[in-house]
Amino acid sequence: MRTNHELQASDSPNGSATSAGRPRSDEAHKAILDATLALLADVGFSALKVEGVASRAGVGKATIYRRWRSKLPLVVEAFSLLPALEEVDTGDLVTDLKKMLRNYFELFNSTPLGTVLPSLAGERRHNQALSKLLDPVLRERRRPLVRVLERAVERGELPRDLDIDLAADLIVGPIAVRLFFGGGKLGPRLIDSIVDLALSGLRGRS
Amino acid sequence: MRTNHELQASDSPNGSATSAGRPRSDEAHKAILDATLALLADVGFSALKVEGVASRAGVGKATIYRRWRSKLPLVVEAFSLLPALEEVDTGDLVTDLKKMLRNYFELFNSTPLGTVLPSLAGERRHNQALSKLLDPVLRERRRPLVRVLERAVERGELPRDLDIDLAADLIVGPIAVRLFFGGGKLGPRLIDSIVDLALSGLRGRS
Amino acid sequence: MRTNHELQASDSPNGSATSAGRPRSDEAHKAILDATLALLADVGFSALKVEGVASRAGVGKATIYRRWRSKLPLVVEAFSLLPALEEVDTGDLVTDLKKMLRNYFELFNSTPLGTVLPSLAGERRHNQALSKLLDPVLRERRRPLVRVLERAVERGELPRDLDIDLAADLIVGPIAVRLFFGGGKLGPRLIDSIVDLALSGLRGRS
Amino acid sequence: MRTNHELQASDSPNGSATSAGRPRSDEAHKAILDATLALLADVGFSALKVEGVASRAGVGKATIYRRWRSKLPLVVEAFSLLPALEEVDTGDLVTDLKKMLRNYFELFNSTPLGTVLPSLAGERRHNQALSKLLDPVLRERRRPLVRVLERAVERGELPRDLDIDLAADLIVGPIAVRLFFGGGKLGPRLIDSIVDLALSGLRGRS
DNA sequence: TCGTAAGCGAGACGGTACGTCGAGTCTTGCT
DNA sequence: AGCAAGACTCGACGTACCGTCTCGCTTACGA
Repeated sequence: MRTNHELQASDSPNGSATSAGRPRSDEAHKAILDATLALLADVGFSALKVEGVASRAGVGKATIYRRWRSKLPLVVEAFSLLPALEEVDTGDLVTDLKKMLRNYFELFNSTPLGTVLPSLAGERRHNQALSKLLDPVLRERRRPLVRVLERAVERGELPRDLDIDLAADLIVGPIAVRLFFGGGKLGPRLIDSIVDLALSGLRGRS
Repeated sequence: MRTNHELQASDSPNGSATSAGRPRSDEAHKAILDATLALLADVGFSALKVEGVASRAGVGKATIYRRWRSKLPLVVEAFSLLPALEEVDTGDLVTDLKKMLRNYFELFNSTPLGTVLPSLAGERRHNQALSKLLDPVLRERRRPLVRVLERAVERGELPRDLDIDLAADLIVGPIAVRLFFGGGKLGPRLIDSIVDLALSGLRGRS
Repeated sequence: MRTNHELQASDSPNGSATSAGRPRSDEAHKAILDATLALLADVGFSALKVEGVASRAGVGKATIYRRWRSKLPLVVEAFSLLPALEEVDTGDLVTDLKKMLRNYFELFNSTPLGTVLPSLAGERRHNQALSKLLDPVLRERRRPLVRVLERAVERGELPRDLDIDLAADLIVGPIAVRLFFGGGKLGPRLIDSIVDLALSGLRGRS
Repeated sequence: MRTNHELQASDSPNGSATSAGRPRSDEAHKAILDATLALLADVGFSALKVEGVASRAGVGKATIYRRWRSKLPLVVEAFSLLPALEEVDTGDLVTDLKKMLRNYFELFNSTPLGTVLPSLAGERRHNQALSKLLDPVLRERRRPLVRVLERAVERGELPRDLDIDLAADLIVGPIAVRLFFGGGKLGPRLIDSIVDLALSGLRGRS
């Protein structure tokens, strides 16, 4: 289900008329996105060549540029197809967070997510256009985490005056740091520690 | 004081002899690094052109390539010259952290740090060579934070069994997240909140 | 009519199929050759820059290198388009030769021939590849002169045992010498003298 | 014996004062010229690199540029050191010419002459500076041939009204043609034919 | 059932930057 | 001062992609 219409640079016949001529091939569309993800994972954003995508997808370059104005929105759309945090609601904050983050962690191993995300994020600052496309996608992907925290506030598990965005950052922060800067390896056990530490604070709890 | 010898791609005769021939110009060296930082700040990593650096530094391209094998190690060395966390030691953890992070935050506004760091970090995954050059630099830049935390453990302000690396990630995490993903803006007040939240945890303290 | 297929470095699909993709532009092809000739005349072979040809032809460098492996075959092909000796057949050897050479002499003034020819010839010795391309072209350009001499032999105007190649060299020699080494200027009157002298010999005739 | 002062770009103290400082090394001078000739023979004029000359001569580049303003006068001077036509005077024109040209022909096999001469000649047209340096050298090298012809005129072997320059061109022409354009190989026998043909004319004599 | 309009793979197009190389100049420390 | 060495600026080299533009097809629709 594609909803992100800004991603398409296309002058596609989204009006009423069903348009004349040969319709665009969904097959090609999918092949392009798959190739993009595969190459992003292999070589990263800046070494990704549109010609490489085309040849890997068995597609002409024009077929790519007909759908995406440049390699940027193409990459963003490919990225947006990667799975995001999946909401978990057991009624217990600690359980929810640990389950969600463990699931998410699995995605880093099973999808190009771990390599694509830093590539795009690193480019965001220098590329207003990318930022405009990417930011809503990123915001959306965080939503499940924000909702879990909001529910915890409602249940009284967390203080009413908590800055939810900041709270989310605190939880996600250590993962991001290790993703971007290397440092110690991630793992299910570490993820539990992160959640515990974020909830109780460095000073530890009574 | 440059210590990071791996950054130089040069085959320079760093043995004992002063080497024959005209020595490399320190002036040019500095001009190149300055130009690199200036351009990084202006246009970012991927839009940085070596030719741009050369012309801005008033230097021939060969002079750049004689010292750095490509734009990557050049940028890494330029980056490593940017100021890092500056250690503060007042005897009180909260004060130390807040001062350090506030100082650090200033650097994001007064240097290209905020733009260079994500660029490099985003590339790290796809570029083993970059990773090799960059990782020690990154590790070194974290060191002041680690030391502050270690002192706090010794003073008893933090639990003895604390995972210091993880603790550092928790503190730095929210800053990294906003740096890479956008989200809410940073500011001195927010930095205080980060420190308080990290120390006491999301649940708040007694 | 281009027949000299070796001149094209291209891997063009000259088989049977019309080949896929956009066909190469004849317009660009011509513009490149024209620019090459113009620049050869202006600045000569060794000062001719491929970038200069490209910009003068309003063409990207790649478009040149797609067709010719280097500036050398480019220049050879451009050269091969210049007019050559034009055969004249009046039935009288002296008349034929004088007309042909006078016509040829005009070409030195009206085309880049006089500058291009020495440039290429001077390079021939050091450049096997050039030699391979150039020699057949040069041979072909001499042919009209050889044929005129052959006809004269058949008519009995010249001895049957004459070494035709050497005879051609004798006639063309003085022109070449002045072309390459400077010396006295050429002119229609001088050309007549050359023909007379070559036919009758230095000792003069009875 | 160097006499060609224009060839030296040097500001050498050719006045009265014996100049202060270390005198220029004649050894280096000779090594440079030798290296130049060797490289000219190997790779030709346009592929000759000053750095190549320097390293082959075991000399710094500055030592070359201190003596010759650029690679051009260097090459010209090296060329001017090559042996030229050597005058022969037996009292018989045919004998003189055949001996001289046969000697000269030997030089093509035993020196870089055959490769250097076309290179320089081919450049002459596009390089006024080269032309200025080279032309007197070329003129001088022809002198023996001119003198032989003049003597033959005086002896009555050749007509009084003969255009001596043109006569020289006629004799030298076929050699030049084969040197520059390839064609049939040269050899002692062919040289005799050239002389005979030039003296008696293509039509043959009574 | 057929024309027509758009999509298709392929690849050439004008550009721009790459990383290399050589020209001719300059700067070391040594002779 | 000259010397060997080698770094300096400059500018062209030949390559690789960018995003656009034809080619000669193929494919669906609507007349």
